[in-house]
This record gives sequence, C-alpha cells and structure tokens, in this order.
Amino acid sequence: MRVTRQERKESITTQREQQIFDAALKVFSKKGFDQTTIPDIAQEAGVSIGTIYNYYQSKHDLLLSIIKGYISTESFIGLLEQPPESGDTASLFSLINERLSISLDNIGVIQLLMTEIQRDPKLRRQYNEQVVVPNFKLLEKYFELRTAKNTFRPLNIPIVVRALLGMIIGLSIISKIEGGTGLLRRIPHQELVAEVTKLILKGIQGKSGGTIKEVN
Amino acid sequence: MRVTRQERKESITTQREQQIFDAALKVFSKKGFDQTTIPDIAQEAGVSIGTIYNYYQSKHDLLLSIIKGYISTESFIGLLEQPPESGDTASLFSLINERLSISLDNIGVIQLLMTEIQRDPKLRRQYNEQVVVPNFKLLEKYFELRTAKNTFRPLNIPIVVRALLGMIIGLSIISKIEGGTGLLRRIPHQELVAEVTKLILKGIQGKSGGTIKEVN
Amino acid sequence: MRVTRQERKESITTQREQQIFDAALKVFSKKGFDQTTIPDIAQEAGVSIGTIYNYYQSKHDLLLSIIKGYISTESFIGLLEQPPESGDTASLFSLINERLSISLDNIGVIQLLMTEIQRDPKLRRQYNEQVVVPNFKLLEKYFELRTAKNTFRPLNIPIVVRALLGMIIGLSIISKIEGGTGLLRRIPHQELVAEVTKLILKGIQGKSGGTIKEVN
Amino acid sequence: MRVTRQERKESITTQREQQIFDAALKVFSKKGFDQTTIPDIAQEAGVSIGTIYNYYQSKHDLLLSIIKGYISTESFIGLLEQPPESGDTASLFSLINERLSISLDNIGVIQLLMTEIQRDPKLRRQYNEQVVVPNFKLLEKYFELRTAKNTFRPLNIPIVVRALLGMIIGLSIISKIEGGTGLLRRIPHQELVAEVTKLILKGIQGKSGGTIKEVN
DNA sequence: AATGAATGAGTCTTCATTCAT
DNA sequence: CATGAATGAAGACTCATTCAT
Repeated sequence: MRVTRQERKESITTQREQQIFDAALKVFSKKGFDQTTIPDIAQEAGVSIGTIYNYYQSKHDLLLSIIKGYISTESFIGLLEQPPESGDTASLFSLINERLSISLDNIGVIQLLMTEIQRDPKLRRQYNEQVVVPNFKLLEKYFELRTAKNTFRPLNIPIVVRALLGMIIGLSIISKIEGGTGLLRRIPHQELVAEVTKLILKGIQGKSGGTIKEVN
Repeated sequence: MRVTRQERKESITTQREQQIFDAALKVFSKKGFDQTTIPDIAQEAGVSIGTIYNYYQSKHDLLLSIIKGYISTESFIGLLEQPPESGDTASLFSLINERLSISLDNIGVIQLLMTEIQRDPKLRRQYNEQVVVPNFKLLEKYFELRTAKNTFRPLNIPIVVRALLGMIIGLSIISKIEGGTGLLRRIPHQELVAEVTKLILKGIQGKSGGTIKEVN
Repeated sequence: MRVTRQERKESITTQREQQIFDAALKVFSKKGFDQTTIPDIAQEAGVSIGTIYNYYQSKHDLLLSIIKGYISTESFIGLLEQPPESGDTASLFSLINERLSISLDNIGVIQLLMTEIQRDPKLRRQYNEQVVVPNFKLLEKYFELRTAKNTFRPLNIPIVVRALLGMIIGLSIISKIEGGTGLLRRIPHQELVAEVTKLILKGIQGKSGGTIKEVN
Repeated sequence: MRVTRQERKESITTQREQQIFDAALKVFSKKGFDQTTIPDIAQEAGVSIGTIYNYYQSKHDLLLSIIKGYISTESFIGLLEQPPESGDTASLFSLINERLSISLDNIGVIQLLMTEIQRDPKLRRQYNEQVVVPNFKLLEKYFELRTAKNTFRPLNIPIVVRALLGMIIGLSIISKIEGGTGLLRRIPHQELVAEVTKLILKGIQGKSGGTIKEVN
C-alpha cells in the first residue's frame, strides 16, 4: 500500500515529536527539570532549539507531557477483569510485578512528578483526583472481592491499599538511592517480587502469635 | 547567673541563623528549591537579603544544611538498645510509629532530597553510604536477632528491611499527594500505625494458606 | 561571485563580534574595567545584554580579548629584516615613530593592561614571558648589530633597550595625563619623534652635531 | 616633659590613621582598588571595619588620600636651589636617581593613579594642573639655565623634559612587569642610574667621551 | 572611639522564548 | 518546517556603608 504525502509528513512529524519527548525525558531524568536547559534537550534530540517550540508550547509544557505520559501507564483499569480465580497469590504477584516494574523503570519521572507536585498545588490536586483516587478505588474493590470471599482476613482496606502501593513507590526510590550496585538492582527481579508478595500475604511473624491489640 | 555580652551576642546570632533556616525550610518545602528566591526566604525570615549571606555561603549551601539537618534525624542508632523483650509487636509498632512520624513531618525535605539526589550524583552516593546503608545494617541486625529467636519466620531480611522502610516513605508520599483531606491525614495516627504494623506482622491472608512457591 | 548564505551569516557574526569588541574597548578605555557595566557596553554596541554573552564568555573574557588584541600589535618581528643600511638615524626614527604611534593610540588599553597586571600576577608573568621578553630580545639584537659595526658607542644594551621603550610608554602616559591641550598633543607628531630620536642618538650634551633633518 | 592626655590621644589617633593608610596602600597596590574590599583593609590593618570609617569618609576617600600622599613626594621644589655648580653630570645623576627611586618604590600607587585618572577626568585635570605642569615648569627652568650656559646643546626643552620623566616612569613600569627576577631589579640601582644618565647626556652615538665615574 | 551584623542597591550572568531567514 | 542569533526579564550574590551596642 502506498503511503501518501500527507501520511509521510505526519509520520515524520510524529517521529520528531517522539525524538524530542525521549530526549527531554532522558535529560530531565538525569538533571532534573530546572537544571535542564532547552539547548540540552535540543542537543540530545539532535534538533535545533526552535524546532522544540514547533512541537511543544514551552519547556513546562514538555514536562507536563512527560508526566502525563507516565500517568497514563499508571491506570489499574483491567485489574478487575483479571481472570477471576487465577489464584490469589498469582494475582497479587502479578499485580506487584507489574507495578514495581513500572515504578522502577520510571523512577526518573516519578521524581519529576514529586518535584512538580511540590511547587504546583493544582497539579497535585489534579493528579490526586484524576489518577490516584480512581486507582485506589479500583484496587480497593479488588481487595473487597477477595476479603468477601474470605481469601483475605478482615482488613482496613484503604490503608492496606495505600501501604501496598506506598511500598512499591518506596522500593523504587530506595533502588534509585542505592544505585547500580545496590541490593535491589542486584537480585533477580522475580525474586524481589516473590519476596515482597510473600511479605504482603503472610507478614513476618511465624504462625501468627500475639495480636496487635496490646499496643494501644 | 549573669549573661556576658559575648554570650548574648552568640545567642542572637544562633537565633538569627535558626530564623533563616526555618524560613528556608518552609519556603523550599512549599515551592521547591529552584522556584524559591533568596528574597522569598529573606521576607519569610524577616531579614534582608544580605543577612542570609552572612550565615550561609549560598542558596545551595542553605539547601544542604536543611538536608543535613533532616538526615541527622534519620539515624536508627538506639534501635538495638531497645528494651530487649519489650514484646515484638510493641517494638515494631514503636519503630514504625517513630519512622512514619518523622517521614510525614519531613515530607517537604524528603522531596527536596529526592530532587537534589536526581541532579547531584555525588550527594546520592554520600547519602547512600553515610546514611542509608548504615541504617539498613542496623535494621537488618534488629531483624536477625528476632529471626534467630524464631520470633519471626525465616526472612530475606535485606529485602524485608527495604520493603518496610520503603512502605514508610511511600505512605508519606501518598499522604502528601492526597493532601489535607486525604484518608491518611484523617485517620488517627495511632490507628494508621497499628494497621501497618499488623500488615507487616501478619500479612493480608488468613491463617496462612497457600504458599508462594506456586508462582515460580 | 556569489556569496553563500553560510558566508553571509559568518560575515554578520564577525561584524557583530567586532561591534561588541569596539564598544567594549571604547567604554573600558573611558571608564576603566570595573566602572564599566555590561549594559554600558551593550548600549554602546547597539546590541542587547544577552548578545554580548553570545560572543564572549564573560566581562573579563572581553577584557582579555582586548588586551590580547593589543598585545598582538606589539611584536617587533620584522625589526631585524629592515633594510640593513637604511641609515641608523632613519632606522631609529622609524622605530620610535612606529612604537610611539602605537602607544599613543592604545594608551587606553595600556592602562587596562596595567590595572589587570596589578591584580592578576599570572597575567603579568604571561605578558612578560610571551611578549615583553621576546621583544626585548629582538631589540637587543638590533642594537648589538649596530654596536658591533661601531655605529653606536659601547652600550649596556639591555638597559638602553628598556630605557628607550620605557621612554615611549612614559611619553604616552604623560600625553594622556596632559590631555587634549597638552604639549605632546599640540606639536606635530613628526617633530616629536624627531626630537626624541635626536635625544636618544646624541643626548643633551655635546656640541650638537648633525641635525635630524636627514631622516625625512 | 609630660605628655598630656590630649596629646596622647592625638598620638593614638594619628597612629591608627597611619595603620589604616599603610594597610590600604599595601592591599590596593597588590589587588587594585576595585578588587580590594574594606574587610581586606580592616584585616590587614588589624582594626574593625567600622574603625576605618572613623578615619576616612569612604573607600574612595582613602584612595584619594593615598594618591595625594604620593603626589606630595613628586614635587621638584628645591631642584633649582641645588648647589649651583655641582657639576652637570652629578646634578643630573642625582635628579634621575631620586626620581627613579621614588617611582620604583611607588609603582603600586602610580598604577592606582593611572587607573583613577582613566575613570575620573576631574582628577586627571587636577593632577595635571596642580602637579604635573608645575613640575614640568621647574624642570624646564633647570634645563634652561644649563642650556643658556652652553652646558647643554640647544634643546627642545619641553620635549626633553617630558622624555626624561617619561623614561623614568616607563622604566618603573617595565620593572614591575619584569618582576622580581627581571633585569632592572637584579642590577645595582646605582649602575642603572649611571647608565641612564649617560644615555641622556651623550646618547647612543658618539665617540663615547667622558665617563660617568666622576659622579661617585 | 571601636565593633561587626545588618542592609539593599547594584551587577553579572543565565536561559526560556521569539522570529527573521 | 527548521534554524539559532537576539532578546531582556529574573535572580544569585557582593560589598560599601550604617548604626546600635
């Protein structure tokens, strides 16, 4: 099938935009938003400064594009449509596996997002309402189904959901801090996920033992 | 007892430095490092621009002071000297309680630290070697003692340690993202800590049930 | 012949750099380095502040460019290749004429150079080793040739060389101090050079001897 | 004789002022006026910043004091009252000797003066009218007397005067540029003066004639 | 009279953005 | 569409000077 001039143009255009996007992602992740200059990005992308402004309104717009691109990977949609009885362990393993992979791969963007949230309260609210809350809702439903079937013990589901996702984010951050030679990057990813899954499922105690009541 | 002129002067000096430190902490936490201007800090501190430079070499030096101040609160020293048999649950509860409080209170600085780590690889390494690794070591020892006594089941301790601390950091971040009306700020702190402690101790499953083996 | 776009661009660029250079030279000469601001130079050059930084790294770099530009005019290379027997009087006259013209024309830069030498010992050494010493060497050779032929009486050549060049610099400084209405700017340049040449050749004593007329 | 309280106070005051003056002279000479800070001077003088302002109105005032102090050493008054027939050679030797010593010793101030003249046209005019012109007048008279008696050949006296003093200034500048290991600082001062005197008296041509020995 | 912390006007320099080619 | 030189607003930092102690 022939490619029309129109299509070819679009293809080139899309490609350029991607080029710039990738370059910005790389440089932002390495140096942070404010320390990155437009010439930095232009050089990394192999285009001129002016060209960047043909595709993005501003440096900040480029940042938001990157953040939005990341956010779109964060959706848990599809979580509930999982093969209903794929086994709870396997299901949780797969959930953690996927989430942790995404977080580890995108730790640079997560850092950008956190910085940006710090300085832009509107973005924080948006992100919270449009991404975080809905995802928590989905995940909470996931746990409610399992709890209802007595697969899980009675839980304070909202807290558990936040603790679980928090753990995933936190592990990614620690991985970044430890760097290339740190433990989290040295052990096989599958092993890490398995261990974390087991921790979430069974905790650290032996057969159970004392209740938590005593602490209050 | 009389206070000499010298002492009074020093007291004023110390006070002034604290004033600037606090102002910077506040403004940095709110707007991020790069979006904060020296006049911002001066105004918040109620001093002039020049005065800031009488106490700190540069804006960046001020940031590092704040980060160092936070880091010094992060040490786990004292963890092992805990009342030896204060009950494992109580001990863990107290550990999580303390760590979570610190993280929640200092989430602004944690964000600064993360941004700074992103742009300054040397700081990342320093922070890792001088703070993170030693703390992990201490916490690992803490778990080794308990595991040895069969208080805890056999664990991949390094991973568990990272998962636990990661969870605490992650919860703080989620709390920040959710903001003032979010769940984590609405429930009593003690309840949050209790629930997290229970999660770590017992997991989410009931009496145990299926093993993780199946996932591999 | 056609001028390519590339060449036209380069020409504009070169021109712009010259524009800035000239403006800086003018303003520095008038107000001194430290009293000159970048906006001063920008205004004089008819460009914006930022443009200056597209051509020079810093204000100080601009100063060094000017100093280097002047230094390059200072070389005595070619001195020895002079028509061997063009007459000693004529030869000396021409030497003094050229040197004095350069000094008088560049007294502003000489002042900049002196100030800069005062504050930057490295520059002093560089200037001495790369410019002053080599030039003295050349001039010394010039005198050695004449002395050997008994054109000149036995001389302490190194001192004579320094005295002669010192006189030229000193006359330029006095001319600057006396200003527009001073003697040195009122008399014809040729007359000044002739008189100085006679002084160097014959001194102030003596029965007088040959006139300087022959040099014209 | 007893020293009254008043006198003692004045003595301390004068001493402090001198202390500051000397310190400023030293630091200005080393780093130049603009690169010198008031704290620099205070430290060198061993007094506090505030104290400097008890003795001098401003940093610039301090500079002017130094320049004026130097200028006062420049007067040729007394030149004409010299032992009338102390021998022309001896007289000129002594003149050059004194002037050159002063210039060499005060090269730092001369540099300051030149910088200041560059940026302050009023000072240039003042210095010219109150110092330079009168001194030239005196020196011209000195030469007129000698020329009238046929001790010297017919001269364009104004030019010779300027050339002679220019040479002295120029030699001092060259000495500064050459630095501690340069020729001008290595040869005995007397020898330098003798050679320069001979150059002025006899020039570089000529059969040689009388030696300079007589001056000693 | 001595001190030195506080002040803020004044500068250099950076860099996002524009626009003529 | 691509280019990159020109622009100038914005911000970190310096330092002469003041003044309360």
